[in-house]
Amino acid sequence: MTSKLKIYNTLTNKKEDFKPIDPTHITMYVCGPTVYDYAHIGNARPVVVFDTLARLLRHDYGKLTYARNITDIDDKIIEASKKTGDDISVITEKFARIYEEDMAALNADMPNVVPKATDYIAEMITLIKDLIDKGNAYEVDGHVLFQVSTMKDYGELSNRKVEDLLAGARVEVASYKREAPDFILWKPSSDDQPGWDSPWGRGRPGWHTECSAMIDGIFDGNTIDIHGGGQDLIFPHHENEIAQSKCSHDGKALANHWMHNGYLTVDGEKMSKSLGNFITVHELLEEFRGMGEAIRMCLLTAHYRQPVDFSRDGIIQARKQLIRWYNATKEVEPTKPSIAVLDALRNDLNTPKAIMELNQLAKDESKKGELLASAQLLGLICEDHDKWRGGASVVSGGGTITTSGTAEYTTESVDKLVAERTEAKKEKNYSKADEIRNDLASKRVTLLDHPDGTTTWEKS
RNA sequence: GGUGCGGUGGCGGAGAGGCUACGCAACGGAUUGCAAAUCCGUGUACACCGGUUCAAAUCCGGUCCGCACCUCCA
Repeated sequence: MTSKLKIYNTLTNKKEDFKPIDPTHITMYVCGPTVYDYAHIGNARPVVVFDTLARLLRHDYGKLTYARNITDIDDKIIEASKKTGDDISVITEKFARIYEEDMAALNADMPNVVPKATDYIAEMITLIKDLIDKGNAYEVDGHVLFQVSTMKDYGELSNRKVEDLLAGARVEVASYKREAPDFILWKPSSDDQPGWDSPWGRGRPGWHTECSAMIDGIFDGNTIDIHGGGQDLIFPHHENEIAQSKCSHDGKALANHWMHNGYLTVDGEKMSKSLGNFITVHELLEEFRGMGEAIRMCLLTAHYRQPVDFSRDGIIQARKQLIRWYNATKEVEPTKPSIAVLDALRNDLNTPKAIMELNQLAKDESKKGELLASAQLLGLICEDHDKWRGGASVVSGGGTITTSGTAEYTTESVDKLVAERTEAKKEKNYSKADEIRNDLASKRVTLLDHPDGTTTWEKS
């Protein structure tokens, strides 16, 4: 299948035609999580963005191998293990599982391959040996470092010059480094730290090593079409991956197209663990139960390279739009995605434009099938329509409804009031019916009357 | 200091020389016992100053402001 997909390439800072290496089989690798804690909503952005791209690539080209790694060996994990007393593997397995569940709730499909760093230690050791043999890396006291100045085109991704890096070191340079920008490929582990035997003693890999080794292993040493991740990975992570892979492969490119998503911000500032201004996907899914799709949509309302300022209002807005589309596509069978939506997505994944086109389709009674198929290409309108109809969705869980600053209502007491109101309506006692409606409205419970005389309700 | 991304109506957010998206909110109307949903209709915009052009939100120059990376971070 032909496509006129255009992608902004960080390597050239230009929007370019996407030229697949093999148009019958696209290859993509995206940096995944370090599993030591819950993922925050900012961490979910690349997942949703690249999941959407994966859907488009599968639609346009048929076959895609999409890999997303799990970093399950890292100093942060070691710290977490010290704190909780749990074994490393207990922590990594737990948070890897939660990550997958949370991302699934955002309608993000599992990638085809989900490699774990600890399954690729042997490959990493081979890579490091190779880099030492080729003169790009050196060993000092159990550490192995990549010597940046040995690579002439280092800095091509982030537009950095080695001279500047050599001169402008801001951080204190570790004593074992030959030069300031050198980065760790392998580091020694103490007895209480996890480690693997290597030619340089017992130790563990540096952060960047795994991606190069895994891409090598999964894609047989071939250049891949797309490598993606968040903007903060451009330097040093992706720059260093390029350095490792290119030097090991005699200058062959690691990936042709480098894509980086913008940040999710809070009050205009990047959401990050260190700033403490984060909210986890897990919490958000608790708060907006069953609304994973609205959270997904919220992340797609801005172009992937632009910042998205997180707000609960954004999720509520997205939810309203989704409800409209759900209502419009009841009993509708998906046909084919509309050309307008496809064109928007093929233009550097312009999801806001695509959403606009969905709204256009929603206005046309004859295009409901296209609307459904197009929305599903974006990973939206994928759920049971009944779940989204009316408002039944929000409260289906039951239990206590906490309303800010007012009395608490339970699903039972609301149901009882609704039944009372239904009686009142039958008796044409509308003043009483309205009283109940207003009372519940003040508790942010909205009643919905249906043509058949029944009433459902939702928490707003 | 270097590198990159921005500043669009009340809000979110596309567009990138002429046709001034779209959504949310607001307002008016139809409909509804009242609401909700739906339908019809209305308004307000391109940070600032110059320049190029018949025509600039869009191109060029400058100014101001914001964010990010340069250290672990999606």
